[in-house]
Amino acid sequence: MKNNVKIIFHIDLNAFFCSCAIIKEPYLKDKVFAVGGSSTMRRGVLSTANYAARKLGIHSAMSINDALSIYPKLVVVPLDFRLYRKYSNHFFDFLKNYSDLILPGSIDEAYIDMTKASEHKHPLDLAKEIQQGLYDTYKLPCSIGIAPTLFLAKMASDLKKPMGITVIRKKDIVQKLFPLPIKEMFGIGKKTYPKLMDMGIMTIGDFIKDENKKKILSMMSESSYLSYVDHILGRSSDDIDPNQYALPKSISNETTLNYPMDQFDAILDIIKEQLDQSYKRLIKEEMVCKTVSIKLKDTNFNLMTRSFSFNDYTDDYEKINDQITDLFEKNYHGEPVRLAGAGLSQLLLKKDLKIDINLFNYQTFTKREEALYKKKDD
DNA sequence: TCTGGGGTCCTAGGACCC
DNA sequence: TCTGGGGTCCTAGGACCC
Repeated sequence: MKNNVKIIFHIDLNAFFCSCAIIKEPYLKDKVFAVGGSSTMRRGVLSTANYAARKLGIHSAMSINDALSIYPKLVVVPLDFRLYRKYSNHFFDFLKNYSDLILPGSIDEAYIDMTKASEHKHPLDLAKEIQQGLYDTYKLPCSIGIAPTLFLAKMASDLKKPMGITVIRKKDIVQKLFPLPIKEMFGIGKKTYPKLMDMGIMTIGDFIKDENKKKILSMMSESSYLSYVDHILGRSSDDIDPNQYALPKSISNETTLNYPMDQFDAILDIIKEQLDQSYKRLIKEEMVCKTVSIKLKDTNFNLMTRSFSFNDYTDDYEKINDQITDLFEKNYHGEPVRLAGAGLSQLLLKKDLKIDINLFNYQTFTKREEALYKKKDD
């Protein structure tokens, strides 16, 4: 039997925003602290908490007020995305010393295909070297998962934090994965996990038991179910495409208002501020868009999105702005709003627009149109 | 204790075309 | 006149992740 098992690392920077905060302000090292909140007041939620705070039950997505009621002396550090971007870039540049096949999972995590590098060095030694290197060079602690697929590597890096290294080979799946609570499974979130628990599916091992298949299929599509099963059994993707997230697929901005607002003009102004930020990014990325959308949340937290697609891709500000206005005018009926946003999607690099001088200007064909024209030529 | 902001991917119905 | 199946795109909403 030929051995074509890949060696995938998942590297997760532990409490990344906290690590960055300490780099900037070393006195935080010995504090119980968290990062988050938004611009004004004590409104908002935590993005992350350091391990001392986590021990007290303080965690990300928790409101600042809640956290302070648990521990009044908690230090809350404001977000600093430029700082995170800077150290995230250091992180990815560092990984490039080991492989070209790197897939960002987010600002603070990466999948990296270490198959080639492992021909010369044991994967465990490589992991230790990367972990120590990131800490010594940038004071960034990380956990590393080593496995034959992306999913298993991701699950593995979660098992030992901070500064852990965990291997999950195929033969380890039953022992290391099956006993885990179902909510630990990547992809199972706060909606699905209680439903599974109600069905008596407590662990990942329960999830793939044949006798539970029918029950699970009553609450999720067969394709979702089958893809989870493949993930668990180590049959999912081991392919790292470094370009997968090289370009954004959508650009959006939104903001939560300081108080609910019901004045048409004031809300529209805010939507346009959000649009302007998204538009700036569109231009910076040298892209064009086909779909524009607005987003409103009412005081009961009900979300509404409305979108419109142009026939052609565009980066014409007036056109985009007019459609955003139109969407708002058609869909706003005077109810108080607590969040407003705008976004652009169906993006394409401007240089990839196909220009057909015979028929249209700046027209990119849909696949169907393309097929049609091909037929005519034949 | 009232709950951020930026994304990705999936689903499902309807329009439309062949 | 009535019937079909396949495919793509649009739109809205939802789950999930960090």
